[in-house]
Amino acid sequence: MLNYSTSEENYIKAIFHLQGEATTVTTNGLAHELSTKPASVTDMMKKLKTKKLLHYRPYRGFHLSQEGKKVALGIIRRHRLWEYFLSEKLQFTWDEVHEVAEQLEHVSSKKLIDKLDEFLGFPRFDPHGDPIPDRHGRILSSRQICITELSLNKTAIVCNVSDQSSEILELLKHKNINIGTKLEVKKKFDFDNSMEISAASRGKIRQPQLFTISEQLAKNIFVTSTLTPLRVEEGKKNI
Amino acid sequence: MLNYSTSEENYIKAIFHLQGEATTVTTNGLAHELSTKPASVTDMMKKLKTKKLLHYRPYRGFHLSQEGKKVALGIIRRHRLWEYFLSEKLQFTWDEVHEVAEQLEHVSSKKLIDKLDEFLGFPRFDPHGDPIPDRHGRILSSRQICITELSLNKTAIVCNVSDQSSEILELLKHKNINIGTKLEVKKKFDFDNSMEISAASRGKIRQPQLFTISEQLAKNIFVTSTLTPLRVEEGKKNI
DNA sequence: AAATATTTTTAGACAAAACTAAAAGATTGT
DNA sequence: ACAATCTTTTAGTTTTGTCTAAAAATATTT
Ligand SMILES: [Mn+2]
Ligand SMILES: [Mn+2]
Ligand SMILES: [Mn+2]
Ligand SMILES: [Mn+2]
Repeated sequence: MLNYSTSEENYIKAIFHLQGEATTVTTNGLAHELSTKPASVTDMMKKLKTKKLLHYRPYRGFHLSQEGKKVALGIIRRHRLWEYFLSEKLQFTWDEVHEVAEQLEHVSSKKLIDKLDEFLGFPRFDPHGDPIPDRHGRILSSRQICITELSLNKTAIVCNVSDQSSEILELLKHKNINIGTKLEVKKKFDFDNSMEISAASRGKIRQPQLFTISEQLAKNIFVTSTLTPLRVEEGKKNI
Repeated sequence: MLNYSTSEENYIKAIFHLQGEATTVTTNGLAHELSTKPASVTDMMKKLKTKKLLHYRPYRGFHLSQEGKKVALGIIRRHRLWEYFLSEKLQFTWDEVHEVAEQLEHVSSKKLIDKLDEFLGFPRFDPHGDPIPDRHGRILSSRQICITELSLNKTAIVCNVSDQSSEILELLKHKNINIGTKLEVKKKFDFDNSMEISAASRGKIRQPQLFTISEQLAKNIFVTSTLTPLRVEEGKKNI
């Protein structure tokens, strides 16, 4: 596998995150995601096209090629392993890991990452609950859904919080909600889309508590059903 | 402390390594050290001068300012802590750590490095026996000397091997010599400058063995006297 | 189907970091 | 002292990645 510049890698990763299943990504969308200008995106798309990392027809948008996805998964693997390391070994908090991992992910050494993976005990989820691709680019899909979509009285486990600001961290800490917390939605109020949930922190043998969650907060909490088994999602062709 | 580009950092570090106590470094010398061209060095020296990291008079050479030395020691700290991490935690061999550390050293996060230092147990020497500056830029001098300069029958400890090729590693492994090995020079032969040494591997309770060392090999082995106490060498003004 | 608005691409410029070739400064040998 | 040599700097390009402004293509309204 060839090496790519930090800039190229950031574009590849951003395209991967924007393109869901087979959607095509737009110039403006990517420019916005990367806080850059559309003209810069067009330049880079031409370059990545000649490197066969994506399919691109002028004015028609673009999406990653099979090779491009493989590269993206490699970058995501590095990013999430470093986040796990920072959180688990260096006691970084949840909201501090991303910024540093953004730098560490660009250090290119296959051996470094595979040894780090081993050292960490082959973790499968990063501190935000996102799955970590394995050394072959295989990634588990935790079939995440937002709690706004969760049916009433169905038990689920918090696996992701999309907004990673310290403000949300503070709020969740206060309500005793964490990655791994089991919860159920007990009631939904149509007036302001707030909801009442019962939650029991992982490991603690304690009576589940009732909390009210605002619409803004609910939109940022993602859960995975306790029943859904994990399935392989990306890199299927490479198993 | 400001942030510097990877390129600037590599220049600063190279100047630090070239300038001994108060020597002035030359354009050609630095160009050679960095495998670049003299013209590129001149350009960068102008830039680093405006940033007050070095003293530079055209045609007269340059040396790091107090601030420049502080920056250099920060880079060296990061480099050597990562080397220790790779060797100690990820089981990298001696000769593999440098190349990866060369990339990791440019990740700029004070917290990352201080937490890493703590996680590693505040190690004082990297896998090559070079001292690691502490968080204030203080560094221990191990007063290293080459075994070619060691007097006969004086016990010393291997603390550094300047050539880090896998060839020398293989040779030393075969002769059972490592960082930490106690040795004495028993005889020197003027004909080919080879020498006979007795060495006992660290930790192992075993009869010291006699080995013949060629001049080329001897030149690359550095030791520290078992009696010399460590002293603070750099960053004296900042304690 | 035009007219209008939006999105995307092109053209031209710039900064960082490198290079080559030529000019200028410093050093050395006679 | 001065010519020859070596070192260093300057001038002018190159590559990568960014930007602004203008032009072209596509999408939306009327
Ligand atoms: Mn992240
Ligand atoms: Mn990044
Ligand atoms: Mn090194
Ligand atoms: Mn470096």
